[in-house]
Amino acid sequence: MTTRPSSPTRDWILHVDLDQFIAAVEILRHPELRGKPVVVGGSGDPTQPRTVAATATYEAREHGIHSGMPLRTALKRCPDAIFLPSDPPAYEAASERVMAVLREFPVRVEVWGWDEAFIGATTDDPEALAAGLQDAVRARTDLSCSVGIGDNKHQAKLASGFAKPAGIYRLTSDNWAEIMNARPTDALWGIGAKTSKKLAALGLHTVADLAAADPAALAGAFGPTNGPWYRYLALGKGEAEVVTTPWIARGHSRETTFPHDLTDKTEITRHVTALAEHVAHDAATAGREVIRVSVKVRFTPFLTRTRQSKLPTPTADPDILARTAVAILDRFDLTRPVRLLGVAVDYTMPDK
DNA sequence: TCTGGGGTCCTAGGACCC
DNA sequence: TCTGGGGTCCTAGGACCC
Repeated sequence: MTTRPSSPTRDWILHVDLDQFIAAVEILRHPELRGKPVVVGGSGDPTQPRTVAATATYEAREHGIHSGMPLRTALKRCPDAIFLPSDPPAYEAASERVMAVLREFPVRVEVWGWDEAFIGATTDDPEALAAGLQDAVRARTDLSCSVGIGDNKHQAKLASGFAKPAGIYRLTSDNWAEIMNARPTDALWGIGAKTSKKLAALGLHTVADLAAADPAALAGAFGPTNGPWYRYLALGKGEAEVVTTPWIARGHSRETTFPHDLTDKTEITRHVTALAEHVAHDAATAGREVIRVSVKVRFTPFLTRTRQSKLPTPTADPDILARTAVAILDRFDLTRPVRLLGVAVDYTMPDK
């Protein structure tokens, strides 16, 4: 029995992160694959070009395979790996079972994608709550999760990363500086490779550097919102409100990377029409109307361009959306081979 | 490692208007 | 007439995240 210093009863944010979620769901469906190198992605055909791994089991990772790697490369690295097609409905179903388990606790649950949730709770023992959540999820779904504990979502999110796999970690304003100050700026949730490099060029290499930086100088370099926000992140601050009402999507999109380039205008137009009709169908199913249509074209080798236009009237009419998308397509210079086409829409938002 | 798909939010610049 | 300044809308692109 370990003893912890007791905490006062107060509000905490927990971040629950399912470990290796997609791979774990696939292993549950195919128990005979446990302990084997498994790669999930695309239609599961590793010879298909321009398809990448959604995830890889630890056994596959030992061969240097990781998510985002082309399946053809993964096959070369591990010819014995088992390749499975991605099955989003199965992951959605598993995710809903997990979220239902979390909601049985006396907490507030904010779903954050398939494999994550933020929990708002009032307790004097957040570690005990975290362990209870882990036990319940494991008992009811056979899935393992890591739990981060923080004063806000940013801290809790980073803490769950430190807790992996299957652990519990507390990162609050009390130990923030001790744990985070020496780390590179891209350890923060919201600062990636590009911004980290730009910060380094300003002499800001660590979280401590960024926390001590001049907000006005950051605003000059990164804009009035982003610049000060980065410093705010470095100080360990972040959103602390858990929203339990379902998220209302801002928009929706469908895109396709073709295994081989398209050059024929008629064929390109046919694909854009189909994508637009698909998006229109999705919008109608969701009971939403569209206010803006965007078309995305990725040319060979990897040059991406977008064009968009606002509709005069919101609609989910497939003919209007398809006609609009095809008209937008005409604004592209289509002399180069095309490897990807996409159609995206912005929805009208309900009045607040 | 020739590089998926689906999202969100921010920024910059041009058009247009007063 | 060689030339303002602010506000708003729209578009294109970028960065980040899962």
